[in-house]
Amino acid sequence: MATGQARAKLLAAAVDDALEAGIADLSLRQIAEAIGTSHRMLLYHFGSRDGLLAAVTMAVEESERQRLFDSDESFTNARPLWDHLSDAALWPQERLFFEIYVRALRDRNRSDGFLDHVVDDWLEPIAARLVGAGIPPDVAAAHARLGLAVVRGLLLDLLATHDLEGTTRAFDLYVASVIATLRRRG
Amino acid sequence: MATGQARAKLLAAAVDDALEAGIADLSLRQIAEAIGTSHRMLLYHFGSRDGLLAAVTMAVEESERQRLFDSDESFTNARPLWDHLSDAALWPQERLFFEIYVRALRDRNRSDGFLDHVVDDWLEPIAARLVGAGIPPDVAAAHARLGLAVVRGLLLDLLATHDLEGTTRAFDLYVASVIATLRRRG
DNA sequence: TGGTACATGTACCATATGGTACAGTAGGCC
DNA sequence: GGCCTACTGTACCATATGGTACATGTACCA
Repeated sequence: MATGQARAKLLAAAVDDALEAGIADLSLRQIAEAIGTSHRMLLYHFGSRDGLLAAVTMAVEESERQRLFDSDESFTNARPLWDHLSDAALWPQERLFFEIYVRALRDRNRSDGFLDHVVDDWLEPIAARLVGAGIPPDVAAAHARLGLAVVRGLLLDLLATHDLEGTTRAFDLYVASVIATLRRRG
Repeated sequence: MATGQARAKLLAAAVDDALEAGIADLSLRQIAEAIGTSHRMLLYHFGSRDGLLAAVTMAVEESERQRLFDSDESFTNARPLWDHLSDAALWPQERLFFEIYVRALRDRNRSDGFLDHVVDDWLEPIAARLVGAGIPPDVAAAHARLGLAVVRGLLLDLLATHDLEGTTRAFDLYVASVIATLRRRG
């Protein structure tokens, strides 16, 4: 398995293709054709089909983590965060994210700790921010967890129904009641 | 494609197997061996591999709908509903549900309206119940949508982290703040 | 008895699959 | 020049795949 820049290019192309076509259902040859290379090349650079899928998984996890840090300033206000995440331009990303998520649920070993990070990595910074705002740590932890679930649950809804209006109303309701409750206490 | 009781038995066995092993990643022969038949039989009864997966999808949707009606009385109190859904015995069901959900997101046509029901069918009865309790319809709709997202988001969390305690705390927080807000207004 | 409908087994087919063997090719470096 | 490393193309292999053809069994009804 190589590590050069040719590999990096292929990986980027593979992720890009996976956004549209998914990962699990395609053969090496189909993927190769879609991104303009040969299945031989994919095997050279990623060792095996599983190696490719693992690499794509890690890349998506990485970009997810990147999004986490990028959105640091948005955490202060929840609504802009939702407006950003619910944008249709991000749907392919989120679909792929859920696809990898569910795939990991089937076989924890195969996906190399994806599930260990997929929740916890998000909880900590959110909770830390809340603690910084004077919320007691245990309350903050529960709030972070609930907020993450609300966002992911509503994104699942949105991807299925495409009902941006309805899901946004539900999110606003969450902000109005839960976060208001939090402020009242904190 | 047959419709007899032999088919029904095979379908039940296939669903049962899918709970443990998933659907998409197995070949007809693997599924057949797992449930004690031949791939020839699966083709006879379900026409094709896609036919089998479609049948499994519909069966899961059906059982999901059944669960919806069964849980009618639980809706009055949210917490027992969560205790029921978060029980580890139901994890395989929920994993398979999310698997089919995500698979449907990839190809809406293939899954025969699954996505059209996966949210709406749940919103209506929940909202109706809230309206019956005196909540204005538009507020009730948003509350139903938020509640569904919370449950599904926390189930995703639970399936990944296995942290029943943490997710339950988050759910309790939701009940305490959102539903309290609702009562205050209603 | 024969027929008919559902069900099952055997054997096969064309094709696609992941993976390998091996022979290059291009470019930097000595 | 020769050497090495990174990369790519061709050709192949054993195997597994979804699907089909056809014969067989089995039960029930006439």
